[in-house]
Amino acid sequence: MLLIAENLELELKAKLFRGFAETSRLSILEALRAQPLNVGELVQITELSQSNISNHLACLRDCGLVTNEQRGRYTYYRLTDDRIDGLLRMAEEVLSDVANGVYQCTRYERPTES
Amino acid sequence: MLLIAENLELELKAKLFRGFAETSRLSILEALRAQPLNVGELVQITELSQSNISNHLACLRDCGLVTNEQRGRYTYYRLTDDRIDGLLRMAEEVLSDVANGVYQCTRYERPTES
DNA sequence: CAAGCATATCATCAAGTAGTGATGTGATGA
DNA sequence: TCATCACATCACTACTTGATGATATGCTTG
Repeated sequence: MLLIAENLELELKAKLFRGFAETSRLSILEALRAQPLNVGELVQITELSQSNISNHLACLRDCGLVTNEQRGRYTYYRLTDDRIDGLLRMAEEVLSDVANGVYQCTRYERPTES
Repeated sequence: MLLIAENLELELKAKLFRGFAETSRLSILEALRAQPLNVGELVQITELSQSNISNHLACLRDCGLVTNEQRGRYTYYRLTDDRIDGLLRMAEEVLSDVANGVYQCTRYERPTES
């Protein structure tokens, strides 16, 4: 049985996508597409709190989507791989076709709207 | 200000990725990569409950990742776009490089392990 | 039209997780 | 070495959401 290996691969893939699947993390990744940035710069650009960013960065770092490099007191982050940019780009392509459908997906969006 | 439009785009993209970001939905999508399937077949393949699958399919359908077609009493589902397969394929590529990092990301995985 | 099958919907519960504020840590420079 | 800056970590809260079981809907065949 390959079930264990298959489940592992499935979980890895889901985990990879989970890195992109939330607006805060996604805005961090989008900011890093252009250039490496330190945490303070990310705070400015994304307008998220420092601890919030730091928490997300820890996850993204652990998941291998970003890597960090110390420069003095600053920690610079960048995307680990060009293909991460490629995934974002391809998502945009799909969105340009499917946007209407995604836009109308309110299932997990406005649960208590009357 | 383009903030509203940017936020909308960001949310759309996050929502798109959210479709892939969970093992149950991902296993549904993986099953559909090969061929269109009805719900019963998906239940057999994924070993998830019928209502669980149906809930996820509703989300995937609303989000435009899958489309459905009635054939008699059966409802067949398929991926809406070849690029969805492309996204999955590219994710596999990234994983082949980043797998170690993703594998070690235990942040949201085993919170109460001693 | 009645019975049965395939699927959808809904309420509910439990687990996961994003955000916050407080605090810890390590580097820098006066 | 002490104050400060940049960032990380942690505990906690509130909200989100995946899974389940029960029920509803809709098609098909006898």
